[in-house]
Formats: sequence, C-alpha cells, structure tokens
Amino acid sequence: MPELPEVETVRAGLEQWVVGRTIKAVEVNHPRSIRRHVAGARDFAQLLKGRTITAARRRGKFLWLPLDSSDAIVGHLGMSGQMLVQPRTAPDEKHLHIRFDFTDRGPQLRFVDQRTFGGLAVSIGGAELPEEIAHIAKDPLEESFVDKEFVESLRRKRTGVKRALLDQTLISGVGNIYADEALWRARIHGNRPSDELSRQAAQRLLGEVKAVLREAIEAGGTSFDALYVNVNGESGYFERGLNAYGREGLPCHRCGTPIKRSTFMNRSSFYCPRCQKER
DNA sequence: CCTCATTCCTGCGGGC
DNA sequence: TGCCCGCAGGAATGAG
Repeated sequence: MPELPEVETVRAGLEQWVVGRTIKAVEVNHPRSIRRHVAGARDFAQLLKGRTITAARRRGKFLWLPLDSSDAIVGHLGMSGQMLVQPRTAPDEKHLHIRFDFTDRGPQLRFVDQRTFGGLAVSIGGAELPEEIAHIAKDPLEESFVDKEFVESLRRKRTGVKRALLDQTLISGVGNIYADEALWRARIHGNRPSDELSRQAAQRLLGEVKAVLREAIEAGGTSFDALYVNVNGESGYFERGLNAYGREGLPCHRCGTPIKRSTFMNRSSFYCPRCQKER
C-alpha cells in the first residue's frame, strides 16, 4: 500500500531511470487509468509525444514528472499502482495499463495497476506544481512544512486524531499504516479527539510521523505482497520495523500487551490497549 | 465551511 | 472443489 515512503522510493527510481529521456510514443490500454485526464487517451498521448522528462517530483503520495513543455505527467499509485522500468522485450504484465516508449530505444516505463484506484494525467502548465494536487497539504518531509501550523490546525479540528492524520488537506503522505505506527510511537489512541490534544502531544505525534516516514524511506518502503515494488520490481523491507500495523494479538514491543485491532472508517486500526489509552 | 459515509476496483483467503 | 463473502484502502463525491 503505497504511502509517502513507498512513493518516494518510486520517485527516486524514476529520477534515476527516466529523467532526461524523450518520449517517443504512449499507449493507453485502460481508460480508467487516465480518467483524471478529461480530454481522453488520444489527447494524453499527443501531449506527451516528443516531450522530454526533466525531473521526478513528489508531494505526499502524488508524483509528477515535469516536461520540457512546462506541462507535467501527474500520477497517483492508489492502492496497487506500479511504475515499472522494463526492457522492451519483457512480456506485458497482466494489468499493464499505460506504456511509455522512449526515443533512445531503452527500457520502457510501464504503469501497472491491479485495482485501478491509481492513474496518470497530463497537467497543463503543471511542471512546477500541478493544479491537480494544489489542494493537498505539504508533506512533513518538505522543507517548507511548518510544524506549528500543523499543530494548530490539528487542534482546531473536531475529529479523531487518526482521521486527522489521514486527512490529506491537513498533512499529506500519511496513510493507514504509518498513521498507526506514529500513534503507537507517540502513545496516543487514534480515537482521541484532536481538539483535546495538548500542543506538546501534537508536536510529539508530528515528530513520530516524520521519524517513521524517514526510517521507512531508508528501508525502501513497506511491502506485504507483490503489490508494492520499486521501479525495478523489488520489495522494501520496512515491514520488519512495524510495531502496530498488522500485529493483532502479538505482544506490544514496549509492554508485551497483545496488540488490538478495531475497525473504523472502513479500515483496520492496530494499537496497544495499554500504551494507547482512549482517554 | 465542516464532518463523515459511500463509492470505485481486483485478488485472495476463510467458511461452508 | 467451488462458490460467496469480507477484506484490503486513497481520494473524490455528495449528503447533512
């Protein structure tokens, strides 16, 4: 499940493998994967033909590839999207939806996506910051992210702390896994009302969010199955670093109490009932 | 404006 | 052995 660390790993791979290359042709096999490109597949391909990719950037879980036209390819991996760099001779993947061929006749870039929650679009004039992602907040690893602003807006919200962490307009890049991990580290229950958190607790939580995201990037991301891989098809190994997510019934690494699982927002939450009191 | 439930999608694993 | 159901969940959407 790609969250910020997994998307960052993919971004780094794109920087290495596709920046500086010129697109020769684009093939769209599944219209749903470009549903956010309203003008359709033909327009998508036409805008990209002959363009050179000049960088690989990311904000939160969104990626974008600025082009020499000042447009950009903007993308989100959703639940199962993959950006793979593959030799032209490699057999098509089962869920290969978009293929990029380059003028250098080198490896292709392939967008593969089993559940089709992800997708790509051309953002007109979006090289600097695509308007498609301007509505989401900065992610906590951006230099211009302001801790105090996050702390204050978190405390202004009238909702649960975990729900707030998952709100991409408040802080971007955090998904279900790293939200649970940061809450475990900060010893805060995800159902705690966000407006009842002290400034100190909110700042501590933010510190743990940043720490866990950085550590996960270092490990190349978290992989539970073949769905999350880097551009070369390799898995990350941060799963070993998880303290809460997916550990129902297993002893808390701090106090030994079995980790609990509960469901809300249509998703699972894992927490230590002893370290993380609801109130 | 704010909060929250619903919807999209496919593969997998449990239960019968 | 096969079928059905629940589950995985990021983000857009619309209801209230």
